[in-house]
Amino acid sequence: MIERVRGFRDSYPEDMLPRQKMFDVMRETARKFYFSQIEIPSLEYLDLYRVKSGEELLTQTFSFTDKGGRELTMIPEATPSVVRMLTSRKDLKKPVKWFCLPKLWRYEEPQSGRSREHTQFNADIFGDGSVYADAEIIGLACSTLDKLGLSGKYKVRINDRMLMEKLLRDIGISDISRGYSLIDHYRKLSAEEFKSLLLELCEDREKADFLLQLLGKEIKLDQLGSKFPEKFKKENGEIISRLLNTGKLVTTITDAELVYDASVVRGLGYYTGIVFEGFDTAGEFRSIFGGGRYNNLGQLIAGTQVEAVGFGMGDAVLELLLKKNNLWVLTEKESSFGVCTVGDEAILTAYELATKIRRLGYAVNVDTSQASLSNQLKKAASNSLTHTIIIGPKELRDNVLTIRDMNSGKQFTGKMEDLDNLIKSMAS
RNA sequence: GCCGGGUUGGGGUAGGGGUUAUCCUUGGGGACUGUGGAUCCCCGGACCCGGGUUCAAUUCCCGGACCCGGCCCCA
Repeated sequence: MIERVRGFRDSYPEDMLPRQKMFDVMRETARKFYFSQIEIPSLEYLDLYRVKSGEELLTQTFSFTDKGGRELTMIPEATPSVVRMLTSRKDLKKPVKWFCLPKLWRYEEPQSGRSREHTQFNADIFGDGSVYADAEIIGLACSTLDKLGLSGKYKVRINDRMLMEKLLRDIGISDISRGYSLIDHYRKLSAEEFKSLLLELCEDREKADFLLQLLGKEIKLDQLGSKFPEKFKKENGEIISRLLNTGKLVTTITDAELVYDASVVRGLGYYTGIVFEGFDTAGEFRSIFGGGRYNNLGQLIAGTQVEAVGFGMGDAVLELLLKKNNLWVLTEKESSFGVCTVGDEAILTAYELATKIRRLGYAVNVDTSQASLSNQLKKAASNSLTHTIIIGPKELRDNVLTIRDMNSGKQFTGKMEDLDNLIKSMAS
């Protein structure tokens, strides 16, 4: 017996049904925001990720050298591929609104909400540097969760990289990326540890107190202005008011709670403006989605400057959250037909009937087992078919068919010619 | 890569250095070859892998694989 590869999942029908439903909601919602779907390759040159990441990342990918000596990697994230696709087409009318649902791979130890293969809902707006694009991206992420039934079960924390950079410089931190890295660990370190690490890094210890007070607090956006010292506020009024505007715009799209949180900086990425993360309200899981503005990744990858904002939403955490809220069993009852046959002669007619009903848009299963009718009905019931059709010598003789509603047990016999009407009235 | 806890039929479990490895469920069949998911009966199906200790290992020891969770990292 050969086992499944570590960290990978098998998905059986009972999981696929709700999973596909979830992806359907993502696709539908994206289209309602007038995003177009694209598909990205599953393999890219490793160099695509070298551009913006250190060697650290390379140890966390499924990478290999192909027969021609090329260093390839199974994509660990969507954004570089999407940017590559965008920048290699010069004829696209901006803004470009794209989404995709790629599988992604990471070579890491599997743990809760994270396996080595997962699917991510990824959406981006290119060529629009405005606050409207920021808001629309957050709005799309939230609308998707709302549509899945998660309204009120999650919230969004936002921050702005430029604001944080100013804040860090203001307290005398010159190594900004180290500053981000430390802030990113805020929730993992104890208050004392964090404080001493921060003080190591910064020069102005008095002002550092201010940052410490700001961190880890969820601040309602309309109170954001009052949290900053007057001088700082004046110098960075534009960034602050942009954040406020984003929040205001997002409320026209979703009721989701949106708060400012200085500890959200999104790792060591390529973000240049707003950054955001969606969390379950109970704080039980990893982030549901995350994203932000990244206006210089185009420059890094293709030498073309392009304004960009986007998010990624993994299926793993979302699945945990949906399951916790009993939203994972999304077995929608569409009408489905099982054709039971009695006698060999009935099978040909059964196939003809099945084809006709399929053309009407329903799923049909033909039972050719020639088991006893009672067993066929039993099987149909346990396969959750909503209706059965019985075809046997009697029906063939009289040119009729018998349709049975498996929920109510009601049964009708009608002429073969009236099939369409019979089906329609039964399925309704 | 590191740390902790696990692993007995498809799923959930009981047990245990030696005999036919327990029970529930799922699956297959029958009672019932033209009318249902009930009931009863029958059948199939497991000790993760390798090494060690031992007369004997599924059981004890060591290693590995995989699973769950955590760290690192977070795209």
